Amino acid sequence: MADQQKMVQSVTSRDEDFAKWYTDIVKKAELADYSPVRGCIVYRPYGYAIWENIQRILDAKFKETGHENIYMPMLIPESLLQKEKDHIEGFAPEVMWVTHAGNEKLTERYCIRPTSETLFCEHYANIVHSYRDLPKLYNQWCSVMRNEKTTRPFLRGAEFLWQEGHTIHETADEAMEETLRMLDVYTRFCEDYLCLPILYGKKTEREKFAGAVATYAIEGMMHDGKSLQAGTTHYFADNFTKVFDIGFTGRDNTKQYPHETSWGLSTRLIGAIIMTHGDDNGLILPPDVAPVQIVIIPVAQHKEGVLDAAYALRDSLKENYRVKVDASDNSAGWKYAEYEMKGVPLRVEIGPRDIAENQCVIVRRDTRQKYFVKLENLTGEIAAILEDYKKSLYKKAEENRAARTFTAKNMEELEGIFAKTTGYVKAMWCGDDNCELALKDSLGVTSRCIPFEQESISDVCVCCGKKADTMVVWGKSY
RNA sequence: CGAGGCGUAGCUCAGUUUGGUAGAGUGCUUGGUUUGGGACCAAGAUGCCGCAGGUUCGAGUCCUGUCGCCUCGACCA
Repeated sequence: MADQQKMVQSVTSRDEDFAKWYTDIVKKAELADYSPVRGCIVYRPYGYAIWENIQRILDAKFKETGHENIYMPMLIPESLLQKEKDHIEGFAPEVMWVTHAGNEKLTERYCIRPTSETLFCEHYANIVHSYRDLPKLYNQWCSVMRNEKTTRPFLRGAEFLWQEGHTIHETADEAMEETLRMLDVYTRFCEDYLCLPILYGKKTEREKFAGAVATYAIEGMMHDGKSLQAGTTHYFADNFTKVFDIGFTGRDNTKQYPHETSWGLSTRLIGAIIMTHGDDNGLILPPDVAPVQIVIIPVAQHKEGVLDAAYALRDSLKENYRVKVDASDNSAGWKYAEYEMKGVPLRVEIGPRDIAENQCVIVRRDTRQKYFVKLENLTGEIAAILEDYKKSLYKKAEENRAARTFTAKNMEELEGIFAKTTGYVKAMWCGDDNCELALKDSLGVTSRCIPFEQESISDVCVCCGKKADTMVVWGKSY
């Protein structure tokens, strides 16, 4: 027990200081390190491997839905970025500029892409001429740079890795359909693979993307009750195509402007996983993206036959799982703590006693429940435990969200809730930006989204008391 | 960018008040004993005291500047 105390003490408790706990986990689980570049982190192999798994699964989903990968330059000429007024206004304060080539000053400076809408538009103008050229369903995996004031590993960085989908369609309906389809792809991915319960819906004008007609978002609730915007999809209508003069000849032989979408999801998802599932012993990873799904710990490994048995176990599992044997000379207890810190879903222990019984011990990371399993039943047992593990991660996160979700009919109720706790509050909104701003100034809460599934909490705005028929979910966000 | 805090060994930090040989714990290396919840013994290595100026016989310590990190705001995936 004394040892366990020591282990627990090495990480700041989650409920004592959530922000500190978060950075402790990032460092101790070897996900990331700070770099010499302001606001930019080193994605260490263990953290990067999570991203690779996210990429692999999502990329397959994008291809299933008809998208192709493409790659654009990382630099954008200033004149190009400036074409769409709202877009440049939104991004200007946070772009980094390239002003010199060698010793010579450039005649036109380039910005390092904060997002690539303008580059895609320029390209579309070159390749879209007829309705027969539409749609184009493109996706790009890359990094982008934004000069963020305050940075935190994975959650907000000056440079971050993401994917940005950019599509262009013949009609507004098709583009809107695509916007909502990708919102659903994101939601399903987060819920089914990352075990993150998702709140999804439309963003208010205040919260929408610079240059978009409509923005939709997926929001996850973190352990501390704050909301994390984990991905967005945007509907642009013909906002950009008009200013970039991307005209095409329609079926009726008239010039028309196509309709666009974009959608992005970033390494911030890794932050969402950490803050949703982790506990005071470290990270807890969803099996589908865990770099190591099963770690095998040989117990009393110096004894005859133990290591051989461990490697035999690995060989029997490696076709179906990402599995690793730790044969280092650290003590077994040290290894238990280490892989719990790293969030490995299952630990399999095998020692002399197990070998005599033709069994092994499975311990799951989330509940620490132990299973004594005969070797011949191992594959089936592991599949069943992992299935239950995923459900249980999701359920736990959902229970936290349910316990922190409230409704408020008026300002007094709203204030009362946020004075006590952090979470989601469903309340009616009249649609006036001033009311939204007032809540932000007074309570520090923002509209997280306008859910598609609307409820009628009352018939007046929670802020101004005027007639209201839109339900908004309010909360504090990262 | 505003307010606050912190930069000393890989990590956590003491030492700064009152200037005088650079410290502890942990980690690391080697050897041995161990191994079912962060083992034990012994020996060893590790520092531009964030950086740049200044004051001083002498600066981790005092002064000026600067950079970085953390927290809280404002801004955003």
